[in-house]
Amino acid sequence: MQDQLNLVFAALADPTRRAMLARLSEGEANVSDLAQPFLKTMSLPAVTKHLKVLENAGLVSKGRNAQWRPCTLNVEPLRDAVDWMEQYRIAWEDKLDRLDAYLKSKTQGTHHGRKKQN
Amino acid sequence: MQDQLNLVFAALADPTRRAMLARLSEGEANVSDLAQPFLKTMSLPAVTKHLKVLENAGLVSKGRNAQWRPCTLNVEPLRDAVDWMEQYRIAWEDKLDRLDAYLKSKTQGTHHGRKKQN
DNA sequence: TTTATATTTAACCAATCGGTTAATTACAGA
DNA sequence: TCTGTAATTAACCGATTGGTTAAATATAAA
Repeated sequence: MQDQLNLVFAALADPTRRAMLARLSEGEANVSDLAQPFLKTMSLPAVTKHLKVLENAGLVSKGRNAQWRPCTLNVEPLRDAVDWMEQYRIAWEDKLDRLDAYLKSKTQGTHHGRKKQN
Repeated sequence: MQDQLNLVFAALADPTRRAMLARLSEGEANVSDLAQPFLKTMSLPAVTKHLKVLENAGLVSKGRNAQWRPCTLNVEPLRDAVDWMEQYRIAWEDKLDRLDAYLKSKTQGTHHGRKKQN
């Protein structure tokens, strides 16, 4: 589904949502767990909405446990995003590698290592 | 810049813009070249706006040649997007690999090959 | 200087986004 | 059944998005 790809990229385009995914990559979390870091800057309903965006993109699944809603990371839709990038990887890889080589030559050992993908 | 990452993902969240990047991955193109596939469905100013989004994300550079504006793909900002994915790759990779194995077992030889990244 | 082509800008519009507050629903437990 | 906690829904709001048409700008060429 092409539409899914739109939703996934759009979901990733917000730092709050990326942070939520980062948190979920460390394991299951309830809505209030996910909300906690953001309650200084936004309300709980705002968090619920962000979560909804992630759910609609298929990136998060919500379970039920009493009054809690344990959320888990759902990795399949990222496949679409990865695939899209793969599709043009050959064309881009050369440029990226050249950039890498350039950066390495500039910063020498201080540049954090980046593996060649092949 | 975190903000750049927002712009890059947001830019990728639209199929018209992804198609433009795909076209540009094959080489330089003028605005009208880029617009051509879409003029059945939208106006030229709409294309100009999409191009602006790509420029603001740093993904496209526009040159000048007489009345033409030759556009080129600018790959560096994709680095941010790749980096973000890399950051959680370890946590996700296992799940992706397990999904891969599952899909392979389901579809056997018909599944298009997907290299293990390591 | 006029004309033709390439592209952008301005002004506008409806829909979506990211947030709010207030009210509501879902449960567990005393 | 009442209370407290977890989470969602509803109604609203201003800003942004993705499109439009009409006008303006940039440049080459007759």
